[in-house]
Amino acid sequence: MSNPLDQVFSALADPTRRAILALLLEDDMAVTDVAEPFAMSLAAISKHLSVLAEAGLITQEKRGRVKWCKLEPDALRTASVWMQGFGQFEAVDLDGLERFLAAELGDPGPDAPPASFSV
Amino acid sequence: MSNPLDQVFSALADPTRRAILALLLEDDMAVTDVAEPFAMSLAAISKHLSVLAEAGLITQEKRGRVKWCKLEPDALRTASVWMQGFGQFEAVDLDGLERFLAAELGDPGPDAPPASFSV
DNA sequence: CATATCGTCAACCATCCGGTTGAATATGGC
DNA sequence: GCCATATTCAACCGGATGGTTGACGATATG
Repeated sequence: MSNPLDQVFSALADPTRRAILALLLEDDMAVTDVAEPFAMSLAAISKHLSVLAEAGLITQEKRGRVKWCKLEPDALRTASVWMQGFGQFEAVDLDGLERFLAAELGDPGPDAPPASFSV
Repeated sequence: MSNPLDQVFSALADPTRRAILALLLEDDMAVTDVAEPFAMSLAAISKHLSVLAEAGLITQEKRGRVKWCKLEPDALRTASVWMQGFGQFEAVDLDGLERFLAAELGDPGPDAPPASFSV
């Protein structure tokens, strides 16, 4: 499964992994803290985090004995662009898209509070 | 796997299924014709089509002995909206988005030739 | 140093997935 | 009625996936 679209979509296909991404939307977190809300073992969460990391959806950095997990939303772009191909329109200018969205939303900037949404 | 996001993302995780969707982007097709370009059995393609139909990404209508497959791009919206939540921005107004894209592309309209893109 | 915490590894298990084959079930045409 | 075509069904197979548990290495802390 080398195709990045394979990796991203199959990473997103699991509700636990989507919930993890939603958690990381609020802040960077240590593996143990990511695992805390879930009713499964730390090892299971660790595996989920590996899947997300291989898909490029998160990065992990070890500082001391703690491994910090950081969301990488840019990894969604390839998949998003692929999906956009199924609308009425053709290619998408993502930079223009962001300008459009920023303008439409009054440009809350990168520190805007994250939206909450279901997994 | 009742969650529609589960179904859509895992349907999209397979390259054969993405290729099928790309085929159907050009036109509605019978099952046999969908299967023709692929180096696998008709039964395998039939299963893939079932997965896509259960995810809502296509609909199938039987006329005579032929079952026609039709792309349903709207099924991508839920997933697309979910993904947009991970950008710098919050909620996305998809109708405004489409107006934006139509304007930016010179409004080729619904009969615009489909973009070709890799699976 | 001793001990607790963080995280992964390895082995195992049940289930799902993507493919095959061969038989079965329509439906259409002569 | 008979044969060809279109599609699915059922059984099977190997490999991936998602979970468990227990042991382990590495890092903090008293």
